Amino acid sequence: MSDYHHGDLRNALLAEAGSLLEEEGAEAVTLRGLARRVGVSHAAPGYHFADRDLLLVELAAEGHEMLEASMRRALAEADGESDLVAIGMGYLRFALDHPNRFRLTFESAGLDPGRSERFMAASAATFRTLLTVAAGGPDATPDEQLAGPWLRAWALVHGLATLYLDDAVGPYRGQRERYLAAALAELRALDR
Amino acid sequence: MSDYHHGDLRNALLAEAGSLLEEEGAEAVTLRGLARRVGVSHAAPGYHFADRDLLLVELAAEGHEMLEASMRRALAEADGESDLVAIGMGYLRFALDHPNRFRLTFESAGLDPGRSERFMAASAATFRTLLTVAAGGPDATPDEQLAGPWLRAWALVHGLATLYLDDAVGPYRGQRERYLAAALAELRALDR
DNA sequence: GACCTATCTTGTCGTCGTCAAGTAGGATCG
DNA sequence: CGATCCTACTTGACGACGACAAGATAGGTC
Repeated sequence: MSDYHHGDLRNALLAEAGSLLEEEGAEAVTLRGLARRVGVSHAAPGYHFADRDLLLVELAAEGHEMLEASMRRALAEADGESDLVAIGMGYLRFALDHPNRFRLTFESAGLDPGRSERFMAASAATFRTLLTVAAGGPDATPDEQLAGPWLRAWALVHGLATLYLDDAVGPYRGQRERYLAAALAELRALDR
Repeated sequence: MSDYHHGDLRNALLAEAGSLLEEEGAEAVTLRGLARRVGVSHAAPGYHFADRDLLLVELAAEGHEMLEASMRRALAEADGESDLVAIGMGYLRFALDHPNRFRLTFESAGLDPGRSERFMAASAATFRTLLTVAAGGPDATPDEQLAGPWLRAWALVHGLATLYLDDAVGPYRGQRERYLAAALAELRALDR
């Protein structure tokens, strides 16, 4: 078969875009650049992603999936820590391990994420995990959940993540392990 | 005089870029577009800003100045609230009132902010205000400051701001006043 | 009145996203 | 087995952008 029909171009583009995103940031993800890397013509990506934003939203959807997986993994491995502390650290670790992915995942508000079913499902799953663990467990009523500490915990962890990624916290700049230790202490304090 | 020499092009560009940023976001700020708006040739802005990133960093510097002003104003008007609660609400109000400016201000890490003296001074001032108020006051030693609640408070407020701006907090989406009330409650709780 | 330099213009290049029109080739059906 | 069709791709074009180079102009200086 000639390579006129790639066969799996959409996934190939997503994979290439994923590594490009993580290595060089969202700005480096261009449709034409991806086409070159994958070895197709410059307009081929447009066939699978109506526009560039839609590709980015798919990458953001993957980001939510990765984030939720990271929280679940942390929950499973939580040795001695409470569930809230565990998912908090899972969240933070994902952000620090995949800074560009994490940024895109939450910047996606400006990209019409409603156009991607996958994004809507993945972001809802993230929120659900967060809420059930950090707001009274899955058996709590919606009112009980809303009154729980989820907002406080989420905002604290999200703030810790974004401030570090944006190089804003002078005293801890570049000191990842020390920062993670400080974050762990804050989370434990919150949990009491 | 013909308008060959504009006279104050740099400031005119900054002003135009500022309103464009706040109204339409950083992506809408282009050197050529600004040139059109101000009525100069497409390459004129390049004379005052070596590249686009440098212009954005200047806008981010203004952002830090505005943020610090908002915190100081909140401190001055703090009726009954503690200093920490006051600056927290000042911070949050600035973010919610100027979402695009706030975003750019903290996304600037990827833009070599070190190239702008104004940015470095303004971001240092922001941090200093934050630290002195939220970490034992200006008379505390550096060690005492570091041990203070500044990281917790800053991360909480910054997280509350960015989550809201990124449309991430489902239950409060679009409900600014309710969200501000919830944030105030969280801040007061933190302060005890 | 000559020149000097900061400021602006014009022109160009390469890159990008997006659209339109054409083409290849596997699947389907006669 | 061959005509047809639709999906996946190609080629080509357009306008917008950032950036650079070279030229023009004004306003001050000697």
